[in-house]
Amino acid sequence: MVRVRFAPSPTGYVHVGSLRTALYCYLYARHHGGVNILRIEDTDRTRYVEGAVENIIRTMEWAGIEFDEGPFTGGACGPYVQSERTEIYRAHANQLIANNDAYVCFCTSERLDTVRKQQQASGTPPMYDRHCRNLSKEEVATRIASGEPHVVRLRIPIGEVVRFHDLIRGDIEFDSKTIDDQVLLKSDGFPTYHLANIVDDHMMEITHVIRGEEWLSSTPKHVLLYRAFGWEPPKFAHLPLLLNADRSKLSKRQGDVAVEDYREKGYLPHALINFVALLGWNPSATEEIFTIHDLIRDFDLERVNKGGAVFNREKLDWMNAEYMRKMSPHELLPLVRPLLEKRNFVVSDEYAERVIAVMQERVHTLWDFVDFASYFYAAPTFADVDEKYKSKHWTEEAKSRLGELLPKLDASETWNHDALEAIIREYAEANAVSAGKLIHPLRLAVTGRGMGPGLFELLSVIGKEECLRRIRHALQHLT
RNA sequence: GGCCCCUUCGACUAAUGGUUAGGUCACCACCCUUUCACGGUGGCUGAACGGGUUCGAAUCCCGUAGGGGUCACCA
Repeated sequence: MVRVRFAPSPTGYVHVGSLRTALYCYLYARHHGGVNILRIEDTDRTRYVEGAVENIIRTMEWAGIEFDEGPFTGGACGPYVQSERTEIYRAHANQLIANNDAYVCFCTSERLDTVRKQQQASGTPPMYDRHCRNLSKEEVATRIASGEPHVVRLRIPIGEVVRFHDLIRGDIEFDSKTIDDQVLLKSDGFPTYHLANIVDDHMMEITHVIRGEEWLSSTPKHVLLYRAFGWEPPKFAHLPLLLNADRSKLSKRQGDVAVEDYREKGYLPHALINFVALLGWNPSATEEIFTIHDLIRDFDLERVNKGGAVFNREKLDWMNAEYMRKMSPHELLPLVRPLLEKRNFVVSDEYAERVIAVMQERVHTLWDFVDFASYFYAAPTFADVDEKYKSKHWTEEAKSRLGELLPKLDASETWNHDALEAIIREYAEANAVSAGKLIHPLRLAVTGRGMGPGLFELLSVIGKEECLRRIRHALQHLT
């Protein structure tokens, strides 16, 4: 039985790289009929952000990633929040000390800093100098009894090569002399990631550890911990990183990294999921659009790439547009509606659906239905009019043509695409001008823009009274 | 700097020793067209470098270079 876990720490937003890790865990679990677990790694009290756990869960729900065990969901291996498991870690740390696989260290952070600075100055690798590695049991006991602050460190064996197999990268080995005597239990009594992670993965019977490549270099410590406990380690799969355009680790400085950012900017969860799924993994090379069911069916850790992948916003935009085009205006409406409200645009559902229908081919995000189509909800102000378009099409001739056309439009009993096209084309023909001579000025008068849906559909959506009002207004005020 | 990982078009990637190195995004051109899009057609651009192994290497091996990650009482 495959059991995987997504183990974020509640420090704020959810990074898109974390989203991809969570996705791969989910896909792997579902593909193999296994169990997907959510575990909150909140052992650093200083970084804890209020509400972050709820945010993680909300974000995962939005993305459609489901968990079979976790906080709120429950399960046989709980609790799934590490801060509720401190006694377990403490007991395990003591076991390690008893077996001489770990030791108590009394070094102060000041001493550690000094040592580190000296090492840096002399060009030696910055590592703990193992000052407390061989204290006598008696000394340790008395110092602890006297209340001296201390941590517990892993006793890394000397002169050994630590080997492990990675599902994505193959066999990897580290010389033990390059591995630090890692702190396992902090002086505040909380475990570090390394201890808590290993204990929990074992107790929760995790079979596959799927995580980012940044964990690769601490994996030998984990392997050593499994051995010290006498436990069978899980299989490891270290995912390639998501990158900025300059190929550094995807960071906040260079754009949006929070899943919440993309949600707020009008991206659909299915599009984001589809997009990040393909960053580092690809099943076919010819298909680009995959439903979650396709992804579950095809996902395979062994096809995950080794190299990092640049997060390419343009392709995300394209993919989001693809998803929006495939939806019906009726399906899109509930997603667009709240955005209209944020802009204080008040329209009926029926009207909004008609706008969505005519805008659907030309949007990249949900916000485009609002901000690129604002003239559907309110008369244009011409404040940000395209001057080039205006000077080309808002000529004296154009204005007089519109003046002549106006009564014909006003006289029309029907106001739909075909009727409007007939009126305008008839006028154009009768006056021996190209239809474009009328269409562009009309578009400008009614929308204030040089781009958008076909003029006849746009006029028909906005409606006769409003269109006539805008044309008259423009003829009088737009110069 | 030590250690570890990585390296196919600008970006995401396919191919698992024999292909004119394929697809998608972006970009360019043309078609469609009232604009912008959509759609269609075509195009541009790629194996980091150097050695091997082999009849044959993007693919296997070694080296070099470049990039990245990591070196906390953070995860």
